[in-house]
Amino acid sequence: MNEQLHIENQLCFRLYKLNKSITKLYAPLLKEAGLTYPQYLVMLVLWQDEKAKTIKDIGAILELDSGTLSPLLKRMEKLDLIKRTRSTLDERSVAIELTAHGKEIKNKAKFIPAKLFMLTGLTKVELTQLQQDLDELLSNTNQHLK
Amino acid sequence: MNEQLHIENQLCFRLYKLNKSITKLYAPLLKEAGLTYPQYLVMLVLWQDEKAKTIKDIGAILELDSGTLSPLLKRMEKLDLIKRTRSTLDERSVAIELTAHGKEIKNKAKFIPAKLFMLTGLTKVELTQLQQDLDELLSNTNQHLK
DNA sequence: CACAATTATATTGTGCACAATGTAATTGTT
DNA sequence: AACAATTACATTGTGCACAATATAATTGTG
Repeated sequence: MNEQLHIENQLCFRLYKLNKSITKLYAPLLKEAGLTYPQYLVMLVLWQDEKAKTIKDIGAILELDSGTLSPLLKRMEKLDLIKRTRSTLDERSVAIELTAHGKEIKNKAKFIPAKLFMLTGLTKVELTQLQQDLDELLSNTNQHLK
Repeated sequence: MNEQLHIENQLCFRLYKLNKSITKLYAPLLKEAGLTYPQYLVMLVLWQDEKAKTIKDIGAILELDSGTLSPLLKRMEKLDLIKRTRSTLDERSVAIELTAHGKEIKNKAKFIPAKLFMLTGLTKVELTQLQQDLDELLSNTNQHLK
């Protein structure tokens, strides 16, 4: 049989499973903070510097379009995590900022990265190396998109 | 600011983006074969040895439960890729086998892995090493799940 | 200035992914 | 053999992710 088509030889399949596996590791930790994983990513962006960002800004960082972000941010507004405001300067754009509650959650979330690092079982050196490898690969693959 | 909470320092975020990026690389290739990415994974399992497999078998390999597989396989049956048959030996289980059309598609698909390998820009040695690194990490993370 | 092109976001529709729950068949236990 | 437990799968409901399309605001161009 064609060894190249063997599922266990596919890089994509490892990434697919690993992505799911790690998301499941986050789930119980995020649940305490009342967040889903994509919501956590948005919060990370907003916690960065606690200044309002447009949907476009967030989309550029997370590589998500309005088809994903628009309903996601609406749900987050309902959860009192963020506030959405039409910009007065440019009526097309929507500014996203943290609510008081959204800012508070950061205190619960700040221990998550260390907890997750432990669960990976990697050393700091291994983690850094892997991050570099993945960055390089991501740079290659993104080069062929759009 | 807490550097640990910086989004660009998260391993999960790289995996998240990489997974999406690679899936998008597959999209145009799979479209020619009339498959989505998860459908391609199922086909890889069935192409392996062209014998019928239960939904449970497929789920064990892909790490997916019936909530995902049940509707996915129904769609695949509608597309004439597979046939679903209640087992006579054990009426609980459903046997999945390839249709003639499902077998044919393998000829279109067999060039996909090589095409994708090119798009990654990795050398064979780098790919092998990365696969090993990801396997190790997957083994660690899965250890903490269920 | 008129208006074509672009931009920022929203909406619709489809397909996963998964938690929770339901159901019928099978197996284990007494 | 009776029946409790388990197993295999299906269903329901929620939340992404994305392609395609729509809409209104802004910008660019003659």
